[in-house]
Amino acid sequence: MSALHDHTHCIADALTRADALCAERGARLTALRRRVLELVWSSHRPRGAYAILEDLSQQDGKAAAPLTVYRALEFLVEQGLVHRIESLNAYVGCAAPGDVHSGQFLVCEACGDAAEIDDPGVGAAIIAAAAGRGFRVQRPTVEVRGLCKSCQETSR
Amino acid sequence: MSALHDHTHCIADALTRADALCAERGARLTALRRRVLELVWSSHRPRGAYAILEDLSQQDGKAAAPLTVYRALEFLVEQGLVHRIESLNAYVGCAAPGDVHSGQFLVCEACGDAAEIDDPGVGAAIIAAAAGRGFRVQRPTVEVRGLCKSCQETSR
DNA sequence: GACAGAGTGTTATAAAGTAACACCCATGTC
DNA sequence: GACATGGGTGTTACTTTATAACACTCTGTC
Ligand SMILES: [Zn+2]
Ligand SMILES: [Zn+2]
Ligand SMILES: [Zn+2]
Ligand SMILES: [Zn+2]
Repeated sequence: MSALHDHTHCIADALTRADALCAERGARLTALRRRVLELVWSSHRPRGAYAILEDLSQQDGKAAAPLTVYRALEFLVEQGLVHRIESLNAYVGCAAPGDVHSGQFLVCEACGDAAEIDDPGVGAAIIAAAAGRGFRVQRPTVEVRGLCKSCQETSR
Repeated sequence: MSALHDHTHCIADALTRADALCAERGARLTALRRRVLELVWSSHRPRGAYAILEDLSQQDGKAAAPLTVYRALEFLVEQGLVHRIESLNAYVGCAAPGDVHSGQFLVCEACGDAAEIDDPGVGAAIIAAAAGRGFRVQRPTVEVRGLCKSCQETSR
């Protein structure tokens, strides 16, 4: 994700979509959950639960407990508003909530950005590989470590 | 992986291949590292570092520290003898050490088995998806949760 | 206002992983 | 044989990540 974009926009968009989706589903996007979502979206980098916790403490002055954050994150993941990056123990905002998908990520080792791709080819290949072995897919996880375009250019 | 196979064989094979590979590379598969590899291979299920630690204590009577196990696992992963399953914080023996690959796994939610597949289609799809976005792949992670063949049959 | 159920707060604890530093021991060198 | 070297291991303490148990609060419904 380019560093040169109006990220305020990304955040605002994400919150608006979240409001709409939750309203539509009858899910309760409470003040706390909305705030945690906003903090997850504070960048395009995956953020750890404890980093978010610290933000809550420092920016909001509320000394919340870990569970508070974990419960909010659990809700957000269930609603598909946030994905968990397993290989980083961290969370990142979903680029396309609403559609059902499990998330495929290109994680840059240099800048830490996690670009979400929902590549049909990758999805299809996984389904095919699993089907060939009689395996019923429930939740695929794809997390590709490497170097993003701009970091390759920078390091030259 | 079927529960009905001579697993002693799996373990013995794995150790033999590990001996050969390490000898070939000049890597030191010490007694401790070999023992940890054996414990990782004690089943086809991914095992946590602390589970292995407990085995070491109980079976060998040695009250080892966590670091002991983590260091051995680090070596084994570097040598490609063991893979780490990110979504489980656990380790499993590699089915095809020697070839360079990063591991793709079908993880059964019911029995816990992790079947390693190195599906060329999945690998190619990931490379293609990344290339299309200018991303240079270093280490892909594919971990598919679902139900394995035998567990689907059992639950009917 | 009473009620039920979802959400939150609080305290304590478990699980997973790492840092710093000392020691051992095999190997190669003088 | 004495000696330096470097990889491997042991030990202690600690950090980070995640969950359990239980009490309280809010919100909508009757
Ligand atoms: Zn942005
Ligand atoms: Zn998504
Ligand atoms: Zn493998
Ligand atoms: Zn199974």
